[in-house]
Amino acid sequence: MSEDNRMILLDANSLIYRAFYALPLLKNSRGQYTNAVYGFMNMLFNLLEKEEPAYLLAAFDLPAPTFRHQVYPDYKAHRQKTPDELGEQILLIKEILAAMQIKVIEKAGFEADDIIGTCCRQATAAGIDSLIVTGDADALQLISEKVKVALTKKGITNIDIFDSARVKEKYGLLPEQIIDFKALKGDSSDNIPGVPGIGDKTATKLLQKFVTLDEVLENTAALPGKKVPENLRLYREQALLSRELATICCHVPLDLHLSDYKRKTYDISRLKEIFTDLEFKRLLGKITSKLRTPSPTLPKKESGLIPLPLEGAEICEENLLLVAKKVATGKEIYLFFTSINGKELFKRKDVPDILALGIGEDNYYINLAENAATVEKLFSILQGALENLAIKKITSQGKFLCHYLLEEKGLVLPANISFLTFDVIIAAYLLKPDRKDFSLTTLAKDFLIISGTASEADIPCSPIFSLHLLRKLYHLLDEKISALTMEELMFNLELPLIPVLAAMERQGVAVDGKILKNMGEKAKEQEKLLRSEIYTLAGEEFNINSPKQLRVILFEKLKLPVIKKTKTGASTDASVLEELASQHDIVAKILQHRQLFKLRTTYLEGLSPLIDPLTGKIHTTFNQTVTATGRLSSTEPNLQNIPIRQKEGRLIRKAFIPGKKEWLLLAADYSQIELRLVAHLSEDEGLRQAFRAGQDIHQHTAAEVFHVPLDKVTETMRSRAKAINFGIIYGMSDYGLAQNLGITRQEAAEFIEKYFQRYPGVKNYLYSTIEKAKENGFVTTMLNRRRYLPEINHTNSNLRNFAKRMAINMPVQGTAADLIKKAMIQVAALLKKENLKAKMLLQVHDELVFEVPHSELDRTASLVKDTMENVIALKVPLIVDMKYGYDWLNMEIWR
DNA sequence: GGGATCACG
DNA sequence: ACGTACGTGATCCCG
Repeated sequence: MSEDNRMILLDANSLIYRAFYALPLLKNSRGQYTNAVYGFMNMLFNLLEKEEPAYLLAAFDLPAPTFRHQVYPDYKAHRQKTPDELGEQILLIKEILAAMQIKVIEKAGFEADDIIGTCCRQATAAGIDSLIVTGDADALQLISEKVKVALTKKGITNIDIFDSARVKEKYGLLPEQIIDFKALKGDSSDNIPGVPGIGDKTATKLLQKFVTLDEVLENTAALPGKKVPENLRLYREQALLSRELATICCHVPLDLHLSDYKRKTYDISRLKEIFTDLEFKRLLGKITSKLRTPSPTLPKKESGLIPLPLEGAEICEENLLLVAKKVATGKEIYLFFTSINGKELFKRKDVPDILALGIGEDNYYINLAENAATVEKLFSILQGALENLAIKKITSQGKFLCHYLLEEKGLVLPANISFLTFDVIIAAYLLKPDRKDFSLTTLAKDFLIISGTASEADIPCSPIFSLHLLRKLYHLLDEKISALTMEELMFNLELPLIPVLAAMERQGVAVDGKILKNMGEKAKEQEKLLRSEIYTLAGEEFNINSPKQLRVILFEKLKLPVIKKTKTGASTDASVLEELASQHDIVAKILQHRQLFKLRTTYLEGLSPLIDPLTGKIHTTFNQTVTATGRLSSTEPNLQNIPIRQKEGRLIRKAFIPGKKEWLLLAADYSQIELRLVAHLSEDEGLRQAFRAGQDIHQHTAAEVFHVPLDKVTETMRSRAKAINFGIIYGMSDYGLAQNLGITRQEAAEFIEKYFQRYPGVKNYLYSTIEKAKENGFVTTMLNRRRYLPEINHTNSNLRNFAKRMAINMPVQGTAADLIKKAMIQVAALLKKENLKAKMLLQVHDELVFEVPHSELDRTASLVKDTMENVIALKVPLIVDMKYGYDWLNMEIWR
């Protein structure tokens, strides 16, 4: 067989069913079932590697009735409905086939078999050899000189290739006798009746003797025995009908030509995307290594080509004057720091090795560790450029730039205005807030085409090349930001926030290490005591912090009931232990031990090494490009999760103090900002009026949902209403609410129903938010921040529901994030303008923490409160609660 | 390096 | 019939 003369025809449904039942019900980490997809793809890739066909097609069944149902309504009557776990995988396989550009054929009224028969006939007529791949032996009837059939053996990857000889060997019949064979013996899986009393053996014997069914029926008189000839006469019509049903139709009206089945190149990037999502590591390897065909997606990328090699000069005494002149007269400069070891520079104390400086189209770089004199002169040149707002400053990692210029170089930055024109990392984040990696090379791979590089992997990383990337990315991303009308968000929110965050990080928050140390030692002693009590109760020693070992003790040794399961076994989390506490004394002690251990390791001991020994302060890093919703995050350490909810943990806040004696901490937090935003966004009358009237919102909700007057709301009712209110923001389900409240699902469903009855505007809003998300593929905040939700229309209901909840939550959480960021920028500017000494230290999502001199408390507090409350005009009032104190634990309400 | 757990909003 | 509240980060365990 010549290579150009082979066609492979896949009986897709049959193969997928085989794969599904042959493999355990695998899932990826997101809960998408993958076993059938995996089995099918594995088989397919093996086959393609071995056979290398020039033509390829996949035939599918449709659920609709076929012509066979018309002649015999009971055809395939016993078939069960496709299980959902399989149905969703069939859709996925179709997506993959589309990415592989493999022709998929389905036709109402016909089965995959018929399509295959028809295409085989076409191929044979054109002199092309066909190989049918299927799990169904019916196809054997199609075998000819030009047609072979690959039948899957147990499992799916092993196949048995049948030609005439092999059929003879296995069945003792010719391929064309297979139809009559089935007509006689019947087929229970297709509900083809056949002739009663005739099975494999008799059917074979009869056909060997008489060759065809017609001849068998003609010659019943000549047959020995009683039952067989009698049944053949009695069920003659049934046998003929069975033959009709078993015959594959080779004349399906398809209007397709051979060229339609010709193999094409794969859409590699799409395939990668799908396989990555499904976590098919081996297959991913296959498509990226062996099957690297020219990717059709590459040319789709935007922006121009980047020429290689690139030119650039090292800055030295000789060209310094020239550089100074260019900077002074330039329209835009590009600033990019790199480190020799290739590490990302984003923390305040990171150390850069090289500064790459682009002036217009010219490239320069300087090694910061060599030639200190030149470096110093260069930075004084840059000082001038920074102050000159007519010169655009384009960078990546603008916050690091702020830190470095201010702390290491002592430059003076224009106060509280965005002296930065553009930060490509921030822009890329706004365009794709889900992405995790914002390195320049990664952005380049995603957004740019680079000519002269063999593959995406070989993007060089020299400072000069980085400058080129920065330049290209700036122009491209700037356009994209405008195209999505995110200019306001980019230029008036995220960019001006950069120096504000830098200042907060630099300021740091003072922490009393002695307090932490004392508490840590006490915690250790208590743990020791608890530990020995736990060992006694358990009757042995084990690692209490190992969920695995704890499981053995609780559920095997002590035979406590399993309440909840995780991926790896029985869960031992706090909710489970609380439920088990009444059954064994050990449980409460484990809970207590956990709590102490957590507090000690994460906070009491975890924070200490991060206190600067010289200043007694902790300097966190606020990450501006981490969350999918627009919030900040805080790392090394995370100062946004310092304990407060429980009294034991809360005491840690005693250690957080003002940086100067006689100063105070001032905390300002938005009251119920997310629910107020729900009220505003939904325009629900009831919710709006409750906020306008200044009511306790949970109490109000309780009165509505439980249908009692405000003054008859009990504590239980209020706390339940609170959970419902939270649930609204999270896109709750009845199950989730039930879990949270420890009530039945039915009760939870009733509460939700009641809630929506009382707040119909909210119900409407939630619904239309999801509808918009489905239509657009993304949701937005009030300041037009976006989050894409590609899975909002996914076939997997699990993924789809996740996306729905994200769709509900993001506009609320994200708008709150937008607003507090806006307030931070304004507050920082006003403190400066009013010459107040107060410093902003922390942001905890809906709260800002300042340190302030005693004497300026009132002025500062009223400025902060006023600014925060008026950051935007909503249809409900925004309220900020103010507290102050000598530490972060004991705070008094301001006014 | 991923899972379990738990700290926060 | 399924699995389930949104968004984070740090720590420990374990393969």
